[in-house]
Amino acid sequence: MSKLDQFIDKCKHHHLKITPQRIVIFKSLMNSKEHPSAEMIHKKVKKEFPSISLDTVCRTLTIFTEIGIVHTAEGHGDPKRFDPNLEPHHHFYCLGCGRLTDFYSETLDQVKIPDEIKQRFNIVHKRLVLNGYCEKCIKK
Amino acid sequence: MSKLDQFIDKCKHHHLKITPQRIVIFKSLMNSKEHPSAEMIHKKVKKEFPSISLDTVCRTLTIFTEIGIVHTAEGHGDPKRFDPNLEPHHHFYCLGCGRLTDFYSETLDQVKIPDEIKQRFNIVHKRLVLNGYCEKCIKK
DNA sequence: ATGTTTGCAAATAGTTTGCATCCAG
DNA sequence: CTGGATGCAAACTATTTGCAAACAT
Repeated sequence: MSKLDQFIDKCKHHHLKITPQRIVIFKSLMNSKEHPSAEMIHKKVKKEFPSISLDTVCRTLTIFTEIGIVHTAEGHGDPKRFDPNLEPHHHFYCLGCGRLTDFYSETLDQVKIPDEIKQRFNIVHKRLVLNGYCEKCIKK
Repeated sequence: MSKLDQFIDKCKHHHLKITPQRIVIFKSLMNSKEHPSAEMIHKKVKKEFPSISLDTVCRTLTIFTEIGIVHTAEGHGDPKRFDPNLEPHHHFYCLGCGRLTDFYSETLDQVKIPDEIKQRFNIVHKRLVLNGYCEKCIKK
């Protein structure tokens, strides 16, 4: 079963209509090796589907995230947040309400970063980031 | 030496003037147990310093981030980014240019999440996130 | 047929920039 | 005094929402 067929099944399962816009956005995502923004996707799909609007791309990406076709990377679109806690710690980010919760774990603080990465980049800060839903948002 | 004195030293070291606005923002950050946005800080400091503008808060927070007084949390203010790569992987985020780089490590994939966190939250996704500077941005 | 989806336009949100004034050093 | 910092206004970027028309089922 092709990826596209799997995608169509998933849409049907969630009672989503299979529109040409959704298909073209899906294909673009599957060909992407990057971490595209809505606007980057829009530019790419416009070549194949010139009449598509940026809004449709935004909406479709939100839906795709909800049904697990893509994930969001760091940068959730909400305002920039600052962290005055300079102690080593880790974050849980609630996908429902956006709340960030700190947690601590010496084991996690000590996880090794692959040498290849240490060599290529100047690392200022490391942190385990969990995405999910907090108690309040599970209930809804 | 108090935190405030350390802060003043740090400012001097970076040739930054000690203005009442900067002091009041610094104090507000030190009292914060959260991950405030610029606007949240602005609301808080306005009580103590009513004439302060949101721009000053934004600018000051940017400066504070540069000199290491605060970190940025996930959510860097740039556009929302999507990740079509659903394989377990980790991210390096360049603080200079915003580029996200994937990397893989089975050891990291298997890091244990503290039970306390697993119980409190419904975790969809976990990822190690590194912040730092890529080759290109180091040169600048 | 009918209810979802689309595209447009307008609204909203958050941040940045230019510039004149002000103030810390 | 003097250059950096501030506050205001405007510009800018990214996203969301309301609505009529279009389309998938």
